[in-house]
Amino acid sequence: MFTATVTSEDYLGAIYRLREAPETPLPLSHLQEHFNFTRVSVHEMALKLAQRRWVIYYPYQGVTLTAEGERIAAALVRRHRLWERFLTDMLDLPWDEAHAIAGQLEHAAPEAVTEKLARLLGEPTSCPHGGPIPPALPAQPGVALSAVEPGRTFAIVRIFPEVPEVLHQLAMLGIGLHTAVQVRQQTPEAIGIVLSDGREVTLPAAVSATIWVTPA
Amino acid sequence: MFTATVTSEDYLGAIYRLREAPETPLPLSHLQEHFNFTRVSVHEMALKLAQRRWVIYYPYQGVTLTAEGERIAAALVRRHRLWERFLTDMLDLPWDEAHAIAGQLEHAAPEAVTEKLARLLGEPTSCPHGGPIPPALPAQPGVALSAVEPGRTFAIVRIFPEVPEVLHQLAMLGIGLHTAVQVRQQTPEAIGIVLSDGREVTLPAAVSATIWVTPA
DNA sequence: TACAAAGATAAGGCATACCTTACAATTTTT
DNA sequence: AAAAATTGTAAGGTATGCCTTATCTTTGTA
Ligand SMILES: [Mn+2]
Ligand SMILES: [Mn+2]
Ligand SMILES: [Mn+2]
Ligand SMILES: [Mn+2]
Repeated sequence: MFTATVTSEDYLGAIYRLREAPETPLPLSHLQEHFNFTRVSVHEMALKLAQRRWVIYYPYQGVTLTAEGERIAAALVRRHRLWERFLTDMLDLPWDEAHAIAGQLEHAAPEAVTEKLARLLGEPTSCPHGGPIPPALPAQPGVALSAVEPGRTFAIVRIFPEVPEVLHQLAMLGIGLHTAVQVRQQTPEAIGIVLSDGREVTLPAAVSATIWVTPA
Repeated sequence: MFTATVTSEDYLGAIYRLREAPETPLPLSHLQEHFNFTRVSVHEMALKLAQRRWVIYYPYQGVTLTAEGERIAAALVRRHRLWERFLTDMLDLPWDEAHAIAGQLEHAAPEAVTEKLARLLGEPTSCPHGGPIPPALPAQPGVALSAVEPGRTFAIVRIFPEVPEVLHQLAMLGIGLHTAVQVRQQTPEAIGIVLSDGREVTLPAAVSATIWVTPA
């Protein structure tokens, strides 16, 4: 898996806030306008985010967040709005300044700090500007197999969503919960894995994206 | 003048903490060890910091902070240690985590926020690890003429330190407090300025570094 | 259907900040 | 003084994330 940079976090956060609905692709032109970057730069970044499996890019339509992108974005927005509350409620900063500074602080605190901050603030549910604060997400049951780096071994902890064809295919391959998989190759289209009995299997990304794993 | 990046702030902060005394040059090898970067990388950065007038680089000896470098570093360390206090005192974080997270937060809050934070914390004077918290600096009476960018016009607001020869030289040139100077050229060795009567004057960096100005 | 607007893409550039490899200069130690 | 260790410097590379210019493709509208 990859670690989001400050910049890609900001992109994911912007997609999260600017989109009309989770399934409605956000046109790149909206991101361009939001960040005041050029069309070319936004397009470049859209390709990178898609490569990292944080968004799906529909040319001429826009981008939607993947499950992982959604997770990163919601966590960012949660941190942003909690810091805003801290800045206005505890430091008495005007709300415009609070927004700008939260835009920096949002990148600087891990999960544990965020939750302690939330408790200190009394678990607020909205920011000083009325924006909802996304709830703390339940601990992820792992990461998508489609998003891990090659070389290491993982254990399958969940299949989600439960696509019938995928479940059937996995059953045929003898792949189920707790199965150990060693990752050989990872491309945008497919993943190459080795099972514990030595069999080498190639799965399309559409499948590996529904297989959730933890480091074995 | 330049704006310090996260990286250069970290360098200045490290110099501030690792040096033995303000005038004693800190060997680059100490920075190398501290950051775990290569000799070449640290050397590159030392040259850049010197170019931006934040340090003076004495080859084979090390670097010392200029007045401006000192200001940036002290402010950074102040922010670092105040955030540490916040994290341990208000969020109940263990002090090792607090140190690491403060290393991020220290770059994310402007002066105004820092002082509000200090007040909230009760104006502490030391960090959870016993390090002294540098006092808030009195508002700078301007920036060194040696550190401004060419093209703009400035007003002299202070001469510091008051080197007799420099004071004499300036007196001869008819340069004093409130004199307006337009900056033509700025090199590491000297500055070229134009006075309000049209005279063009070149001052060595050693002189321009003692002339403090504000945008006119 | 033709045309204009919007979007995608190719190619080359810039700044920051890190790296390796190789060699030169200086300082310190023997 | 010579050898060893430290420090400096040259040259070329990588990754990120922004830019301009120019061309091509798709979409939507007249
Ligand atoms: Mn941000
Ligand atoms: Mn808000
Ligand atoms: Mn830092
Ligand atoms: Mn400390």
